[in-house]
Amino acid sequence: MTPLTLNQGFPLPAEPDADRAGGKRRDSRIQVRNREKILDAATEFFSMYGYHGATLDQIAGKAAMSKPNLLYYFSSKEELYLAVLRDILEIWLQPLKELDERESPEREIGAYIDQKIKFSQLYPAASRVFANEIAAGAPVLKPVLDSYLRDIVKKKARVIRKWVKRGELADVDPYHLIMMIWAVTQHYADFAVQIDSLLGKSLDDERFYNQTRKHIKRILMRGILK
Amino acid sequence: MTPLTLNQGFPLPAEPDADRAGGKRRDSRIQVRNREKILDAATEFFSMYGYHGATLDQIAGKAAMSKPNLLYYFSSKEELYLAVLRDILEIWLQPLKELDERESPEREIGAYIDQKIKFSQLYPAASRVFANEIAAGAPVLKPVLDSYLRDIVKKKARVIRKWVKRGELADVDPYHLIMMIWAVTQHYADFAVQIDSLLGKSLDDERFYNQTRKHIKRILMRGILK
DNA sequence: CTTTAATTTTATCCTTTGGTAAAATATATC
DNA sequence: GATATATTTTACCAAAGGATAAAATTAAAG
Repeated sequence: MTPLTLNQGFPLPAEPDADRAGGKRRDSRIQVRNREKILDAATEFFSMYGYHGATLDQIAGKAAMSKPNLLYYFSSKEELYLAVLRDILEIWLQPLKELDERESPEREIGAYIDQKIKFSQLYPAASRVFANEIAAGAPVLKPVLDSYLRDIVKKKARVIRKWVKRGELADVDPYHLIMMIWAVTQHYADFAVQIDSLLGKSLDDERFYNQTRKHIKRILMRGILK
Repeated sequence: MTPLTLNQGFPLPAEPDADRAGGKRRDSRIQVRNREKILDAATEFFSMYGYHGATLDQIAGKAAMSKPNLLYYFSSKEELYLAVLRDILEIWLQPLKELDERESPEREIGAYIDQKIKFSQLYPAASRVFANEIAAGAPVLKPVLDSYLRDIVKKKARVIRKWVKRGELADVDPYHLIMMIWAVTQHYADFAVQIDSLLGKSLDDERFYNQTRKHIKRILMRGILK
């Protein structure tokens, strides 16, 4: 069966360390380390082969353990996938939350672009997993997009509109602007292979990273500042 | 086994109706119609579930035939996937080829953006299959990116540079500019679900389509024109 | 009509893979 | 060091899914 079906109760944001109450102590040293190893390996393989293409054997192998051992930490493939997405979404959204209307749009949007492109540099695989999930129709993340993301973006759209009203920004649609920034910055992670084919460069190359960052900022800023 | 391995000899561009010479007549009416039905169905499922997630049963079902019957037209899943990608790449690249240095950058780049966003409107599923393939590391398309695409983009980068030298365009890096256009226009196809979550709109909505088109053009053009 | 070639179906195979059971080993606690 | 708990391994299962064989059907040609 192909479609994913779990996605009930995606307790975002970030499900704090809550549950510890239940009596059982999570997170022995080894617990934490193994979960992390698994999540890293999973991110890598999900990004390369997609949810269905990645196998638990691969992931377990990369995390240096057996498949049943992996299943001891995450009771199903879908749960693992969900955990990966949860992690990604958290860091993916963080920068947006920081847009502050009290500062200038130049500074704030500039910083936002910086953070997004940094994310593409630091977590390209995570970015691709996320992109994949969305492109696939967000079978798991849909509810989160419809609630959590929606609210945050709405809030930040208001900030941008305020800048426009204050005359500090050209008359741009806040939503399109945000999506443009997402599109451009993520592109460098999601389409890294294409870029490598064309330029032989990647964001790992610090020179290229900075050139890219500045270039994006220059064009976008010119496009939206008064 | 997860990795794709075919991709030997991807006879691009578009392998014309050549082979007919071999004596056997391809393309009885029914042949053509069925191949098309299969390709359409395949595009849909590959876009939703990725290469590994899509099943031949699903695709065959949607194309109203049995799996072995599908295999009669495309002798393996991988061959089918390749055929899908071949179709996509053709229409994906076409607009870029048309950039003409004898015209003004405003007109040409404007037209290019128009065509790309039109592609996102007309073939969102195809766009996602393509995005997926690239994000996955282009296991099949890599050789094409390294040759065919590379050459075309190089040629068009020269065109853009010419505009810059003529002073008709700000001093932008041609490659980054092209990628920015790709990123932004494709985003509306690849992340359609996200957009729908945020705005309740899609490019199918002609009003939204035009608003998007104009908005993208406005910001980008402002960003790059002198 | 026959005969030949193209198309479709039915039945089947075999590998992969997510998941389970239960035993074995390690770790912690008293 | 004995007991309980946590972790890991080995062996296994059942379902899914890509692919093939061969028979059955349909269409085309003469």
